[in-house]
Amino acid sequence: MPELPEVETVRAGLEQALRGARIRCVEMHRTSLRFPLPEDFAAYLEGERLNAFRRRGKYLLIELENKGLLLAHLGMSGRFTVLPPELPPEQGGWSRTRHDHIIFHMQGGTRLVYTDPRRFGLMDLIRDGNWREHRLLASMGIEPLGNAMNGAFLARAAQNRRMPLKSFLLDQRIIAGLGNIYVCEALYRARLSPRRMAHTLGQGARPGLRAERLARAITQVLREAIAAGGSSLRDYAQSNGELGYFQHAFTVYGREGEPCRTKGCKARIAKITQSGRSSFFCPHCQR
DNA sequence: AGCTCGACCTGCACGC
DNA sequence: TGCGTGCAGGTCGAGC
Repeated sequence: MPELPEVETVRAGLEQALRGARIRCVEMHRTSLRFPLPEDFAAYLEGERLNAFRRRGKYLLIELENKGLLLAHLGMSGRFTVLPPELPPEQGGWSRTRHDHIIFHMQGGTRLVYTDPRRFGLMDLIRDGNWREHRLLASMGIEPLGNAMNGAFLARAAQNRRMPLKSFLLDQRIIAGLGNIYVCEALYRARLSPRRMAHTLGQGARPGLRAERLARAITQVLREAIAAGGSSLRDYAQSNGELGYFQHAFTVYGREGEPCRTKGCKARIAKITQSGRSSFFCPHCQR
């Protein structure tokens, strides 16, 4: 269920559990996720050390010692689980079920399991380590928690876009990492309607004001979600099969018909469909 | 060039 | 209980 904060939580958890670990072998139960895996995927990785765990948007980049990078995206339903060295199932050990597609066996017996019921996730090898030119990464937009993120950037990026703000913010070529939930939450905080046309962001009596509000809202929402996700890292590291995903107390997402939480507002949260996805917002507070 | 929409998958909650 | 329907946190790429 990963948007940027969840992927960042996974990244930090993997780093804590597996940095420096060496792959002994890779057990494949699928040759294809969203895309076919490289034919030599398992063989290529065997013997490699995992040097570092990075993130770009919603992608995980796992740095190998000598052979470039392992790229992974969790899609809608992907997750990684770290398991301690094997115990027999009758002693509480783990046993594979049908959506556990890839098992990385580390030296020392720790295992990393990739599970993904819907198989919208992907993995690939970036053999030369030059991830910026990878076809899936080359046209990605800015990191929303990076230095480039501010009102001026948003206003400039939006100025010729004749599309709703919702679609604008979901476009990974502009900002990399936002998904349906955090876009809804950020727009609520910025008091901007998901239906507002993107190019109007910089209009009004004080140009830049709306864009500034939106930039701040995005940054805040993501930071808070990561901070809260971080607190579940212990569960993650215990690897009890639960990722300990951040269960955010969402302010608008999934709250159709419930009261708006803005003080003094009597309106109820509305749900509309925009480019095939649900948007939740307060029709009174968000303009 | 920019935008919308279908397609890719499985599981689950719901109504009949 | 069983079945059909719609929906789900993503995104690529065809087609307008």
